[in-house]
Amino acid sequence: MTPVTKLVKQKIQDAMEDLTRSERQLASILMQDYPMGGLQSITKLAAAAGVSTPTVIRMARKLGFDGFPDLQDALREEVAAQIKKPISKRDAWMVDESAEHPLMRFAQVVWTNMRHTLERIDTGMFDQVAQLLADTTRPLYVVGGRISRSNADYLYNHLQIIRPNVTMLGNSANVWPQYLLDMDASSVLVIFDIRRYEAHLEKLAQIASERGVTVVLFTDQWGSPIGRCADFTFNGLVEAPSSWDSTIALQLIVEALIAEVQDARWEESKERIEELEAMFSSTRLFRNQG
Amino acid sequence: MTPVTKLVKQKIQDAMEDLTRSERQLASILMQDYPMGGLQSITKLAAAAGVSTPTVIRMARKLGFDGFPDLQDALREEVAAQIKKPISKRDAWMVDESAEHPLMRFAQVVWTNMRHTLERIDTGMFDQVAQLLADTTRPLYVVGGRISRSNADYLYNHLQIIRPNVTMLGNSANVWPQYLLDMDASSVLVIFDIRRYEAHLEKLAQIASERGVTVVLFTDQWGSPIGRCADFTFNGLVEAPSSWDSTIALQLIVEALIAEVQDARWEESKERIEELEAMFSSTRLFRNQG
DNA sequence: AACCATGTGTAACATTAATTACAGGAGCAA
DNA sequence: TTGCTCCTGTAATTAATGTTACACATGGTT
Repeated sequence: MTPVTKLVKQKIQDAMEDLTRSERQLASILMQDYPMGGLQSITKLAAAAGVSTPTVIRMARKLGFDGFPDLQDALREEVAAQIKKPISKRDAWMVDESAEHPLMRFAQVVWTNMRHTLERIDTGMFDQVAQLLADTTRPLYVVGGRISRSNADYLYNHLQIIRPNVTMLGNSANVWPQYLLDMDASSVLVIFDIRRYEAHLEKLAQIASERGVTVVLFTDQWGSPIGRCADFTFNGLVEAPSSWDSTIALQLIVEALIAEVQDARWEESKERIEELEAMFSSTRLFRNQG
Repeated sequence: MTPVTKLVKQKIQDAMEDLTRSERQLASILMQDYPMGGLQSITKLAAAAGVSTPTVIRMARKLGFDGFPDLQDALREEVAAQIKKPISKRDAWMVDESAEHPLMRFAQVVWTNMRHTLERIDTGMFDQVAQLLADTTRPLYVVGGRISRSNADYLYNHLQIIRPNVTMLGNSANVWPQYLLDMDASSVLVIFDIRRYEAHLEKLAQIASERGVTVVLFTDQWGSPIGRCADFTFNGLVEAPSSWDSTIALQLIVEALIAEVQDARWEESKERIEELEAMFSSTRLFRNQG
């Protein structure tokens, strides 16, 4: 989307000769902290430049704008483009196809979700949770909602191999109380709950929390109500060009966590995994690289 | 010049739990084209988010601002700071942290995996498979390996809601023969098999293929041996800075496929989903926007 | 020195934005 | 169902912004 019109900056420079003294003063301020200076109210801008508000308008008109708000719109667009530029550049590799194929459109959005999710994540908390999950003195329980249970399963699947004492809560809520009996202050409960949030899960989390269980929550950008009683919460952006949510951003965190936990317990888990491998008589078609 | 106050983005994120339905809708728009979306007039912003202007103000207050203009000032400062940064720094959103934090390193690799996976994918085949999965005259069977069964489960989980006639094969290979009896030339078998490839799965695929079943395979960049008897194969890059593989690239394809299938059968699946929703008495935190 | 032209700010005005008050409505509990 | 609470939008109100009209000032010209 190349700008049809010239940049405001350029317009100012081009028109500079035709500008009057106070207009130039204004222009100077405008250029000085470009472009944000121009996005204040006309009053503040005028005050900052030490000129009157009509001067601002007169200049805007000279530059070819309809009025001050019109100039501001142009500036806003510029800034938006400026800010988006690095991203769109990075995404350039798919731009050609993106218009054509839904898969690429989808990928585009997922990528944005990942970025924003990571920008927002608290790496300190990430480390804390990794440590928590690596602590084998703490029994681990994993549970997910109707849809998110697959993500829960993924985490369970790996952790259960890496360390002992990991339990996946059954799918039906009516068996959960049995698990709750076993949970205490040393336990950790990992919950996956994305919209639409499930009442059962919230209840589970509440009771567990009351029992002193450490609750780790994976949820979407809006946040499951469980967040209120969770000790750690990961928010992943899930909106996708689909009537379904995309859990990839969350999956990313999960995988990274698994990697961290594995690293932390490398010595202990190594033999555990080797034993397990031995049990499976899977054909070894590929070398273990790295 | 580190911001004394938290970023608006962050504030929104933190307060998300306390936000109401329409406030979240607004927040979503705000995040979506952040931060320029918030620099318009309150009227336009409200209109863009599909909420009323008072909602905007209420949220601004909840975030700790004095009013809407106060929020705007904060945004403006953020943008100004952002713009003043040298482009190179701004551009590399994760470079600063990537050296430090494993999560960012991990994300970096995953991103590369996604890119290469998409570059390599045959969009025509993608469409064909989407069509295949949307065809309800074809019974669908889904199965995965020890680890990849979570991915299989994810696909199953969604498809089973979207359309009838979807079956997830049990975890233990010894019950698979029973399913095989039901499969014929009209059936579709979706298999997830990433290293280390499992002999059971290969056997299953072979027999199914001989029975005329259409086999769709999700595997890694090296390719499961099942590829030889599969009709369609998706290869996703799975290497990660971890002793575990990352299935995110595959997950991306799966999610995109789900979106496509859902789209293709929107009319039919709509009421199916509505029925299902009705059964779950989950709290309605989000409106059904047309 | 008086005049004109141009530039500039003041002040009144119109318009739009921001805020408040209030009432209808959805969801939840008893 | 009834009553309650909490959202949420409509509409009225207030504040501000943007605009225009006009008068004063300045500087150059006759």
